[in-house]
Amino acid sequence: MSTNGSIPFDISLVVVQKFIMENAEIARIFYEIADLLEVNGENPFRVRSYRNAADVIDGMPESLKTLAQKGEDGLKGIHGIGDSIREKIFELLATGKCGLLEEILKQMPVGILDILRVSGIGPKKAGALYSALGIATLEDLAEAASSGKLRLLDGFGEKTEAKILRSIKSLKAMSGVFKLSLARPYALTLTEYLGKVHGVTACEAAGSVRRWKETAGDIDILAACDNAEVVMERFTTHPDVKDVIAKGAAKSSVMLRVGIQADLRVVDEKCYGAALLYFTGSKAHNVALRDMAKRKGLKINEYGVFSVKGEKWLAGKTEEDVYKAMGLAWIPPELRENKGELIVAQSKKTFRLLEIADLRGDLHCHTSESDGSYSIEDMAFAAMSRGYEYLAITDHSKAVGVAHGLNEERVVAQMERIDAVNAKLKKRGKNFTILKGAEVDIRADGTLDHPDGVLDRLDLAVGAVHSSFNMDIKEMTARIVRAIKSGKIDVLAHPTGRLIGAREPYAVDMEIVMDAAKKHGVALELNSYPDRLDLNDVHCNLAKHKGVMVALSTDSHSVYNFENIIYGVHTARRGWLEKADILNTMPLSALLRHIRARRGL
DNA sequence: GCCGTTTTCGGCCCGACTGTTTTCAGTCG
Repeated sequence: MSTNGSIPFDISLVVVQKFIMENAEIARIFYEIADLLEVNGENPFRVRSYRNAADVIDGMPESLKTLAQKGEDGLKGIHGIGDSIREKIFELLATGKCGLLEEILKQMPVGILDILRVSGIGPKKAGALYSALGIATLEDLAEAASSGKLRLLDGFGEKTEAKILRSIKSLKAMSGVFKLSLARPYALTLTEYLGKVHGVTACEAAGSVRRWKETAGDIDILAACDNAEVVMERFTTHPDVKDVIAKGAAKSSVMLRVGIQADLRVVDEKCYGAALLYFTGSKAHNVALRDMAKRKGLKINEYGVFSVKGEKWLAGKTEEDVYKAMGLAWIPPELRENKGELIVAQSKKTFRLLEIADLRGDLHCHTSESDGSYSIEDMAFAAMSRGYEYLAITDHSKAVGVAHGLNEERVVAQMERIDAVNAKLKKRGKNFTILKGAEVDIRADGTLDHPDGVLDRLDLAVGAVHSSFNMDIKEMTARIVRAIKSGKIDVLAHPTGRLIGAREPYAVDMEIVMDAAKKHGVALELNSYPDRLDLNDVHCNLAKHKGVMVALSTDSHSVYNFENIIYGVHTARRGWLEKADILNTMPLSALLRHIRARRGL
């Protein structure tokens, strides 16, 4: 059964599994195994299998631990996970360890993984560095590069040394991953600039920015032009460019001053669609698409779709053409992750995901009464100018002291002010309603920070965790479930508490939370603040599968924050959410009916 | 190591650029 030095694992141990591992952790271990095997010169297809399994696990809405509870069959039938990797998942769940990884690490230091992050160093070079010079950490590598030892090795020269030193420096300065809200504006600036270059007929951002992934490693730009040289020249001399990494006739890469890499591809107008599809990715989507093409006797690359016999060009001018030639509906970029979109596209005419125009209001915002910057009226007019029908004012409760949280008296006073403003709006003939809400703190014991009497008088109660983030998963899950079971909250805000790149999500079992939310009719928020995006795309998809409504909100603290809804909308689309899955696509009357019914009124 | 409309063996996506070579391996997306 077990090969290549992995410790034989007794599947009967599954019975006593401790369930200590989340999907992300298991995926990370398989990524590490793939990288290390590759450095070790293993069979590339074996390497790919581990990496592919990690991709699959990373994007799964169900947790492996839950599936494993169903016994040995619980993990069967997951595409990309066969007998060997399934066995290792059970082992990880039961023991928290992976014998194979431990075996590999006996022969190879863990620092190799850092070395692989250096630009220009792949598995082959990392392996050569380790076996020839014993280089095992970033520090070793920096030392060897600056002292000129690297150029003694075959395949390494002066330029490589300099490049390695530059890359180590920028790796240390940056985590290497940028929030979408940082990458996207740069992508838009560059595409607008290049779009104006004479002869450019189309130019747009591709890659993870176009797929609206929450973080981007770099910016990919595609342009159609018959004079690539001019476009490349303009690109590499843009004032935001710090370094030119590569410059060719079809492809160039630059490092921007802000520290993010941008790549430009220039193609002929005739194959713009094929190239756009190709460079939008994801990689997993492309691989699956090519595989599908092959089975149909076609070949697909960035230049178009070709018949294998005779290499006849069939399509490529637009993405629609390419998908059509494959017998598929056009797939929205947000779905291109090889998570079933290709199968659905075979039987669909069009995908109907959530659109920003479907939204009727916002259900989470703050005023200057707590930690916001504007008045009730200011926030209401900002929401109105977006075409909304309603806005819930949800200031913090007293437990959130740093945010000047409101006590019972202040909430009651605020409700009276909202009534007065609503009356004024009605008098002026505005078809707009401010909902009386609160973001009530869920205390460490799961009780709520406003008395029931206050919560019952609100139009909308949003519950949220703001403290004691370090509880273990059992305590935190019980805390949140208790708040849901109280029957006093209508929405659970930012359900995992994460801040992208700054704070890990707290330990919480989202499946248990969602089951409770479903039972008690509580919606889970997708907080659109670009640092949060919480629920994330995978959790949105889980909510859809479990039939839990999602409240799409901005958590605006200023009149300008309502713009952030765009990040939430596209995250929801990445989770396959449609209009009917979102609470605030309901018109006001339906929303109020829904909340009353939930409260049993 | 995984998978199957080529189904239990044999294949697994593909092209551009760089730095090192002197025709190409390695890296990257």
